[in-house]
Amino acid sequence: MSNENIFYPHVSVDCVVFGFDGEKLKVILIERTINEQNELYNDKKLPGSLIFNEEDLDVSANRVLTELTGLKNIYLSQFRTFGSPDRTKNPRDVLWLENTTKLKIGRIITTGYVAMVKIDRKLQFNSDTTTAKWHDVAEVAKMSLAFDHNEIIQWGLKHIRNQVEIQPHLLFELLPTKFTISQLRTLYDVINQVKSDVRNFQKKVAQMPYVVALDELEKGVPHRAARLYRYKK
Amino acid sequence: MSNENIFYPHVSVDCVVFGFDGEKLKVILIERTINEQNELYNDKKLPGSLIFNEEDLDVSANRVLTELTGLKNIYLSQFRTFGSPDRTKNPRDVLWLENTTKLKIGRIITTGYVAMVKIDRKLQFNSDTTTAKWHDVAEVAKMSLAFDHNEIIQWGLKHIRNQVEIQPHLLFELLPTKFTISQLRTLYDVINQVKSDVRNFQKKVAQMPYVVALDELEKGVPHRAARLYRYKK
DNA sequence: GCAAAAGTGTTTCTACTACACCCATGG
DNA sequence: CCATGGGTGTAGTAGAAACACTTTTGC
Repeated sequence: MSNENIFYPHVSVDCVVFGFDGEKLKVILIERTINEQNELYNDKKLPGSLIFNEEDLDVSANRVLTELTGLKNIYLSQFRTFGSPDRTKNPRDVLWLENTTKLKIGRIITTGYVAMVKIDRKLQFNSDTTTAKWHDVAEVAKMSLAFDHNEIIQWGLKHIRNQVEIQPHLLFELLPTKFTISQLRTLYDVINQVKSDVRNFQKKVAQMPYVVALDELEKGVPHRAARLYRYKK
Repeated sequence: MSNENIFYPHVSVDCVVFGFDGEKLKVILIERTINEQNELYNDKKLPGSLIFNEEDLDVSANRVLTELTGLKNIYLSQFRTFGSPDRTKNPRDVLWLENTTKLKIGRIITTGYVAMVKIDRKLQFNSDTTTAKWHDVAEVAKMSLAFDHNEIIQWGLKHIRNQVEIQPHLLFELLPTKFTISQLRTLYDVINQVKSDVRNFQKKVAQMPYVVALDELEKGVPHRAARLYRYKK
């Protein structure tokens, strides 16, 4: 093995955090401002950062997510590592990296993590320069994000679609504690890219022992109020 | 962001190559010899190595697999990255790394790839010190491999189980060009950890347009010869 | 002729699909 | 009173599971 070919890349984690607003799938992005020849340029990126020495990847993902969004105790699941040498070749990204890290960055290999959280959780920031916000996943797909973050989000989506198929319980991570069957159905349809039949879906839910009906109805809707349910164990 | 915490780990790839001998699931391992205080110690590891500068992860996995096993043009699929700081803490592994790489190794983050190949492909080596051999996956689980390679294999197994469920066509990567339905069923059962009913399985295969019967029977078996089939597109 | 694996049909049960109308509420 | 979404049952179909005996071949 010839040593001159061995490289020491940087390693980072990126978190793709999904939410659901009752209608559409959302993802958390961080605002990024780049000073390019005294022109300020704004765009968005995933919450992510370089890992620390002696820090496990999973631990790093949790730390970074908390630092950049304020979210704590989130279950993050690793889905893929992105290692193309081209992913840090865009001059704008290189500039931003050098400004924020004060390091000479050659190459970054990043590991993607997904999380599914209730959208009503407050996003907080530990620095004034960081702003984390929810964005429509569909809108984001049309935007140009930092690095290869568009691609990372698509892989993340693919991952949660697979995960939800194996563990339907994960859907409830995205719903409020009390939810209607319509909300559950809309979420199910958005994730699986289908259009479920209302009656068949009711039957399906009725057979889920872990979805229990409450003696409580929606309030303030301009139509018949729907019954509320919650997820139990 | 404080720079003193930023680390430059090494990055490697490890390939979990599965095969099937008609009865059991197999995996390729490389013999490793460690000179510990003039005592030679032998154990086994996955084919894997550090990536090169400006080399994409996928490309690296292919290069490493060819270098260590002689296998070319294999479809490798990334499944997970292993980044625990403890994975390179075993003194025996550290010793081996320093002897073979001539580098001072602190930490290695490795990305796992799986492949499924026909077991009759010849394994060749580009150096006398490297020996790649097929091993029973079940036997390997009881052995103590280098680094966290036992764990990597388990994740790889999990990955191919998921993959095969989504794309049953992948099963044929593991079978010889001509195979019997028994072989296909045994493979199916090994991968999915089930025991299929013989008649139901025949029906299932009959409904697979991509499995075509040949006018040819097995030879040299001490019982009624089975019809041969092949996978078509 | 016997050991060993190949091959073959029917019935049952379950899960998914399609489909239309009345109900409750707010404005 | 009307617009909006909530809630309900039945019939048909397709796929999975259970189950036992006869056939072919080598030795």
